[in-house]
Amino acid sequence: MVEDVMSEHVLVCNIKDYAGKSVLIKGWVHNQRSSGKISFIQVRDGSGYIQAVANRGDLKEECWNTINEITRESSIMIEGSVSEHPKKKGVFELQVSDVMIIAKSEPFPIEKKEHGPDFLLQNRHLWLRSKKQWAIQRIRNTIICATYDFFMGENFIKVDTPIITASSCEGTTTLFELEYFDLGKAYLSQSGQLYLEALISAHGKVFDFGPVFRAEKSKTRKHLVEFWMMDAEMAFYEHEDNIAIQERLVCSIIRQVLKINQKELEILGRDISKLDSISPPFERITHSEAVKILQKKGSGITEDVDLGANDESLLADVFKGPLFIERWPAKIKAFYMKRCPDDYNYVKASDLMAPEGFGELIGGSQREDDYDLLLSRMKEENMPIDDFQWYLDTRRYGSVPHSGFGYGLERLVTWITGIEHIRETIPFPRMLYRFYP
RNA sequence: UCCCCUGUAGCUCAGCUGGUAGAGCGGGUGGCUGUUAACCACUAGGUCGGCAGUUCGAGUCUGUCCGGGGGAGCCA
Repeated sequence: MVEDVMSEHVLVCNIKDYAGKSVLIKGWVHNQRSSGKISFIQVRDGSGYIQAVANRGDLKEECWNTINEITRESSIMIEGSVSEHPKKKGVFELQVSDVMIIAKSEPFPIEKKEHGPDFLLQNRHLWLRSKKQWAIQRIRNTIICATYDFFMGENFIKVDTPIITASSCEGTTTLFELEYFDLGKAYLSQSGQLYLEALISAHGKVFDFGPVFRAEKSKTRKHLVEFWMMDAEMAFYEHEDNIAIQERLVCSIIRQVLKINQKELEILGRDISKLDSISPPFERITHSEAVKILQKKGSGITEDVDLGANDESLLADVFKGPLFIERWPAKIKAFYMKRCPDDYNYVKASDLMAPEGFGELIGGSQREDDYDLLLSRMKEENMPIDDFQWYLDTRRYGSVPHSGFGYGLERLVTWITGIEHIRETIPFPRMLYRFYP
């Protein structure tokens, strides 16, 4: 039996190093095809997929009988020698010498064909095992690691901001509310940005990466109720520095994914040329230029109005690569953004629009570093000043010019993987009408 | 919150102008030596989302409730 054999347990991703040798694979049965005398078992071990080939003539009868008991998604151990696929160069498979079923699977709900979204989401915990979902999570992981690597290389430190907060940092969006002992209402964070602004005075350049929550009743392919956001904040960075570092980060992430996840991108059928062609500098237009372009294209957008979903796709027709939209009307942007010195009606903010009409990827701005201007903006917005004394302190004790930006991880994953809906980018999506499983 | 679509076997769906249900996949059984959602044969499996109404008769028409999807707005 398999457990008596001394073959080394190896991961499928390393299989090519074992050509000609006998190895042990532990994993799950992805699919099986068999005839009377030969059986092909596709096995998944988490690190990759491999096909095991069992010839009846080469095996003990007991082992052949075991193979015929296998069901999809059963957990198994297979011992066999690694050989190249007779028809596919560079693809390795396993010539089975022994098989042991660890646990036989009941008929697996997710079948080898298309399913509807309701069924798949209801079975999300099982759906995650499928090839496409596997590829998406691998790419998500690369994006996370690439982000950490990038910031470490730029002398940032990673800090953690609170998830439970006393009040909103942007006020405009709806927050999840909870009772906080005897202190009254608390809220789930929708961004760690304000806390990062306090931390730059200790560390210069910082970023956070954590879950944020929006209690908006959004019901689109671009929204989740719970998602992972990266915020970066940099002391002594002005608007232009802010733009430049965003370009470097995006390109660095893309390069890593292209390097590490070729197999995954292929599984997803992603057009790699669309990613490969991305390089700095990105194109840049002001909000009012965008408005003019959009009006010519038939959009009903006007000055001092944010872009609608249709506007985003119209712009993607004109600009093929990532696009920065700068110099936003102050009245439609957050209170903490720094005014343009030549016209106080505009702020030094930028939104980075993803190519292919996917929409906003990154939002960033230079921050207002003047105490009085910041305070007056907060009063205009009717913010509870007492709750934000700590934030105002950042401008009282050695304020510096600074900038920051943030991306929504799942949006980045959606764009890079080229998938249709954001819900597939997070293992267990929380949506308006669904939080199971 | 608003607009549109949808709910039939475990899953994906078909079911024309109303006459008490079908296919493919999956399951089971048998066959097949290189398969790629393998294939072939046989087989089991359904209070047609709930309730009410029209009708001799409703999966099919009407109302209502519930579930789901897509989009808008809001935003990342």
